[in-house]
Amino acid sequence: MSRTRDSAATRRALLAAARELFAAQGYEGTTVRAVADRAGVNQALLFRYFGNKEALFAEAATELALAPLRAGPPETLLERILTALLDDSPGAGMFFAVLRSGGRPAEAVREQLGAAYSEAFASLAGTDDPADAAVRADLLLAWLLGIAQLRSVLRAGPLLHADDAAVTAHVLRAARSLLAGPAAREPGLSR
Amino acid sequence: MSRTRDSAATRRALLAAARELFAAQGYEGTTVRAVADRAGVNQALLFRYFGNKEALFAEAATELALAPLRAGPPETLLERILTALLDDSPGAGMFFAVLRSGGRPAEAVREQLGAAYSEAFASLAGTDDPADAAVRADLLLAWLLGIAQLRSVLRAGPLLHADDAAVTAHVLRAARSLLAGPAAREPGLSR
DNA sequence: ATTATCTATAGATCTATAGATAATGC
DNA sequence: ATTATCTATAGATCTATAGATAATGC
Repeated sequence: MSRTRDSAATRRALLAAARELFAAQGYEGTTVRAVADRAGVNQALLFRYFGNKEALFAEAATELALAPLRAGPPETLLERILTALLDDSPGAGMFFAVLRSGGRPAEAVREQLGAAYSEAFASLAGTDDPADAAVRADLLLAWLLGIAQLRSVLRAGPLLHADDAAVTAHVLRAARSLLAGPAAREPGLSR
Repeated sequence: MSRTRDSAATRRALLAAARELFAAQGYEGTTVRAVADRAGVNQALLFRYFGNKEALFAEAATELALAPLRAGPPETLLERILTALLDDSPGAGMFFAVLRSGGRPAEAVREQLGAAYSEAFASLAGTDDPADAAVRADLLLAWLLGIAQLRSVLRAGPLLHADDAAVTAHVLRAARSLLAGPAAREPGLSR
């Protein structure tokens, strides 16, 4: 009972399955066998076409995870990514799957994506100090990561059932405060 | 070459090692063998004294992860936990290790901790609507989780090298905006 | 005699590879 | 003849257990 012979289609099917599973369950939460099964493909073919799990992850993740960033200007990035995230869109899911995949495997991909998003957010910060802008950008990134994580891990609680628009409004308001506020160089100044 | 016979001490050593490793690397990132090795104890004893990995996790995690919550009133919780988190203190680390441990294993522990922290944060929200307060509390929890995650996963970037006081100030300012803001019932109101 | 500790290993995953089988192209 | 697909399995982990060994208490 052999599958129809079409290496290009097989490769595509593997990539599509990999995107879904990696985005939903992260790198270590996804087994190569699960990817192959979902693609309806023999597991050995995954290695034939991609070499190993890590290379498959890199190829499946990179463009998908950059999609939200490229879909518009930095000014609307936060709103777009929040919407995507609350809709469980694969692009947002994949980005955060990359960010939360610990250890070596996704190192290069993670670095590239993190830098791209950090830069976009940093450009929105109302500060002259590039280091301060970078901190604020990463705090924003952390927030989005945490929201994605809480939703996908807890799979319950207010964040899943709340009105998306209300959640978005809360985050946007607080994010404006984060990005636009004073530099807060001196400790104690903020309280 | 047998260890000195002291079951209570052995148990304590295992618990201490488990706290360190689980807090730093999460549930699935920690192997029972690593815990036993760090405790200087034969790996089989871990099962003798705790039954299985999950029970060890529950016992090691619960009280430690609740420590930051109990160290003071809700009003100062955010500041305390931020400080602990930026100092890589085991209490904060363990709490977020619990939150990010996916799947069944930590389910009960996770539920208990999440509820306790959510409640504490919700009490700070400036809204009459309990559901809205719960959403804001979980958004705050998500933020802290994301910061912990970015720091422990990326192990580089602004969040690791930035001045802790500046980071704390940024988060506290934005968190005030998040907690104190209007309910934002109508979508579109915020922009 | 009791029981803490240790040895050895079962059994479940998981990634990855070698080599057999079978479908297409010339 | 080429090459896509499949079978079978190696080898590395990991959790967990059964049963042997050895240290203490009576």
